[in-house]
Amino acid sequence: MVAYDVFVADCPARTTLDLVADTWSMVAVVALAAGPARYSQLHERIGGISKKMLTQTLRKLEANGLVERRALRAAPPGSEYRLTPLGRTLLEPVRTLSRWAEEHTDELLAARDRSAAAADG
Amino acid sequence: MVAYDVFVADCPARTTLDLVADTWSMVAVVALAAGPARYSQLHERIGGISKKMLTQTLRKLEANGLVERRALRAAPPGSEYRLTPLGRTLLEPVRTLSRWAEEHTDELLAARDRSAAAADG
DNA sequence: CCGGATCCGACTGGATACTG
DNA sequence: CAGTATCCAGTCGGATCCGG
Repeated sequence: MVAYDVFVADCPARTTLDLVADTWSMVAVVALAAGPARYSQLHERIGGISKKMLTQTLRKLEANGLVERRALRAAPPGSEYRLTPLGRTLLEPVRTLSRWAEEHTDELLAARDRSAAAADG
Repeated sequence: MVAYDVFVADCPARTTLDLVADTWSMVAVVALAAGPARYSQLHERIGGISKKMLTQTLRKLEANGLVERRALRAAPPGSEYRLTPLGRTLLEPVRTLSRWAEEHTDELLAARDRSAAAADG
């Protein structure tokens, strides 16, 4: 009897984890946390993302019901993206992860340095 | 004044997120949650991972101080991997994410179906 | 035999140019 | 402004080979 089944390939957690376990999905969700945003705004806010990946990430999130897209007809015309209610539920786990990242940055960088030093020496 | 800085490319959260935001890191961490394990055990438990990616993932986690490797000399010889204290602190956010995944699988699959149907029709 | 490095094909992601 | 098409480099991942 194991405590965790996450390592079974077809379990819900693994299937769903694939949705957010990529470079951009969580960042995009956070970028939309503050409210609806245009494509170009997202592209600006998410530093380092290419247009291709932004489009691809948004489409994926949209296909999974986390993000909603709507066309803007008023000037200036364009598209607007926003989190769905389901998408907003993802904010909590993402924030937990972000908080962890911030709290342990020092230790992670220290370990990385140690490792790099060992590789050099 | 923004509530989240995660979308800034060089913020701690983004830097650290890159560490776990891949297909296997979190799964590997969970696979190690129950306790130390051999390479071959991990390879078995984590369904679908190749040996190459397993090695690569473990090395990355090790380089960042989340996982510790030790050689086993007794029969059968081999390697054993375990979470470091720092690695164990990652379990909480990962579990939060897993829980979210399990709780919202239905909605996600429903959205996916809807999207697929729209693509067909 | 277990752990892991290497080789090579397939796919992914980025930059740029182009379209609606 | 919001993407799409194309090209190219880097990564993924299976098969295979090597060391203890």
